[in-house]
Amino acid sequence: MAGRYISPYEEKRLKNMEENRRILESLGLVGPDSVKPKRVVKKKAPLKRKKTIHVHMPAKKVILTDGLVDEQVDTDQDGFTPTRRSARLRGKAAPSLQELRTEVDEELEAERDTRYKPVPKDRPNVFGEIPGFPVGTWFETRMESCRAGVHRPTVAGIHGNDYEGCYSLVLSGGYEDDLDYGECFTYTGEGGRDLKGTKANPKNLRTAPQSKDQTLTRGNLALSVSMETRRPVRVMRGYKLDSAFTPEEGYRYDGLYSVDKFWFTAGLSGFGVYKFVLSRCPDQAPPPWTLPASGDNSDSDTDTNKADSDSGVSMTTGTETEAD
DNA sequence: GGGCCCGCAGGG
DNA sequence: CCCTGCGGGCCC
Repeated sequence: MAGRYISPYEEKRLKNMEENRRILESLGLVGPDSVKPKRVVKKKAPLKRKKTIHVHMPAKKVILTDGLVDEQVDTDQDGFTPTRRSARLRGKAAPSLQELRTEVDEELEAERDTRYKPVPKDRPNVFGEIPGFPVGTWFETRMESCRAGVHRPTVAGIHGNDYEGCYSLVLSGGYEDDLDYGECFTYTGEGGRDLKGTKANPKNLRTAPQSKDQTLTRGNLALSVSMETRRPVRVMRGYKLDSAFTPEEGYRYDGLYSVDKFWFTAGLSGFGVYKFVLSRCPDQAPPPWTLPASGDNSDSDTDTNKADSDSGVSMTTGTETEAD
């Protein structure tokens, strides 16, 4: 096999991953022979999360409107013409868009009301699991997990402070040399970015390329405090993460982890970053994922392991598996 | 699909 | 008030 070209970036990425791997091994979190689980969920573009509800609803929702046959078939904005394809309903017109929209809105609202309480003005920050949102709970957006209190910041990946530590964090990709073994992972700190632009070209960004070293402040400091206190950190994984444990869509609460170690090193940008190792706390509900059967050396693309979001634990608000 | 830039929650 | 951030919607 001819050695194919490896870009300097890729070379550094592999080197950093090797460093991360060595540290996980030194902590006894992975063995020298353990294989990094490969991503099974295919990478796909995030769904357009429109406010308006698409006519092409999951089967469960459509059944609710059975009998409501409307001759005036609407066409939604994308030009999709609703037709009913199941044997039972073949040939019948779909209910009107307005009817579907109303029913679905009401159902979603009713479901939300049982799960989400009104958010008080000054709710306290808490460690550990949030009642009503067990391991495996799925959120469509960061805003929903904020309302639930599972991970409160709407953009930032780390929630914490310098006196209590870190309450929660989100793995969302964006740092391509991090490793995710499910039971443990490495996580890059925050900061080192220029979000305001220059004086000549001012900006108002929420994210930007790294342009300076990270510092041990804010979220990074919070995580270092958590390493001392050993308090549990709530962990969510987001759809943008590139690992074997990535949810297909949205965000999934994956349980409590503890911070085992951190260090300062050169990130992929060339600027300094803080790296953290977290590992799953024992004595909690089992993780919401299933690993591929052992013996598979993670090269086959055969889907031995269907998507993790099919594993029943998730409390979906909209996305049921489609039966037809 | 990529670039731009907004509201938002949280903390100082 | 200020500043920050592993979102996200919109426009091209």
